[in-house]
Amino acid sequence: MAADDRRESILHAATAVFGAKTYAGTTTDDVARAAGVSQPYVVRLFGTKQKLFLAVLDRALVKLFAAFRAAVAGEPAERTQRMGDAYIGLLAERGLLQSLSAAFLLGGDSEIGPAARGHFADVWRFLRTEVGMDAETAQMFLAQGMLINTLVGLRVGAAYGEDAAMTELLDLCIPEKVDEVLIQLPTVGDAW
Amino acid sequence: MAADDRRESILHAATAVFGAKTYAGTTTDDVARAAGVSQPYVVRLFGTKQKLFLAVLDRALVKLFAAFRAAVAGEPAERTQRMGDAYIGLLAERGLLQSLSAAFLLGGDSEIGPAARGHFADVWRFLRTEVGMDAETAQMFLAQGMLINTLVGLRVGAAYGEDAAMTELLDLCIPEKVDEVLIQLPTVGDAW
DNA sequence: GATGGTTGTAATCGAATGATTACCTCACGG
DNA sequence: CCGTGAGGTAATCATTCGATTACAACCATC
Repeated sequence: MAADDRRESILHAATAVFGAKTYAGTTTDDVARAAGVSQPYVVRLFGTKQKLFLAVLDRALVKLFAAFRAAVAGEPAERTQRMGDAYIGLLAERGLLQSLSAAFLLGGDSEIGPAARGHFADVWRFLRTEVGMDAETAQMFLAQGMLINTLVGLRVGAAYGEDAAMTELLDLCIPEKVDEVLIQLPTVGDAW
Repeated sequence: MAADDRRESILHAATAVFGAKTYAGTTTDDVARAAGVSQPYVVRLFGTKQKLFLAVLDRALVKLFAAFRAAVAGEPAERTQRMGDAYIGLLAERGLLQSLSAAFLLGGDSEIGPAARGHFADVWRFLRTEVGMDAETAQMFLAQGMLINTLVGLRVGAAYGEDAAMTELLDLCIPEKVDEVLIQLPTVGDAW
């Protein structure tokens, strides 16, 4: 396989694993196995585990902005609605939003912290300037996103239909689309 | 020192460290050093690192509910406002909200996951039944909380006044109280 | 002043982990 | 055919980490 394709396939696998087990909880061997290559090769392609994680974050943000830009295009009506749907759509790539959540806890890290803050600030500026949201709308939009991330991280899907409280909350957060989304949510039994 | 006091002091230290470095990123030796005891003693008092973390979560939820119940007491007007202030007040204990955030990413863990889901569901039920919030208010309240957790995890305080986007966002999330809160926020340079 | 429980530590162990080294294999151009 | 570079792995290394063991100091109280 060409190195570029291999890189992408490792990044895809790494996204799923980092998202499921957090940064510190993931081993380079976990990623290698998920990608179907040997552990030394992962290290050789990315240098260090930290650089691999930073590459995962960069790739996640590229995909996030692509999804948002597609949602913003077109008529201004219902823009925020479409943006929310786009965010939900990102759940289709296993671990993508979770890897971001994991990074958002690592602000104190000297390498990952600045990258994570920069990415988050980029999102805010995008909402305020490119999308043109007012500050309060943008804040609520982000807040809803962080709540969704929390529910996914908690594997609340496992409680949907079992626990009345969590069912009610998930119905509110993923309006109209719970059924489709539930299928995509990571489950408790996930090996990674 | 009596064992109970020692337990509490270790839990306090562990809260700060788990909050700063996540669950997997924290070592029992980190906690021991922060608490001023030896590493084996931490393990002996709590059994395993996992049980220590679960104890940190239990203690965090006791404090969370205590703060919320105090805010709910009294006249119904401005209740949600007082609850928000109470949440902000929890930032005074270093790592408390972050430790919860760290747990919320570990839903896939066979031990921590159910505990985290249970705690989160407890909060939701509390908001809906004891506080009497309607579903949408409770959802927005939680979402704001998750956004605040994110900002704290990112160490956004480091960017306050430096980055216009982050300054604007922090002003919105911590209305009227940024100055007092900034002092309490963990900084990038924190050893843990 | 022995006895025994409580509070603690030093030393150490086995497993796991990130990284390095040395090597293998195969396609392809000269 | 023969290099030679790209794609990839097995073996291994030094550290780190959670946990265990064995032991020490203190302090009641009979």
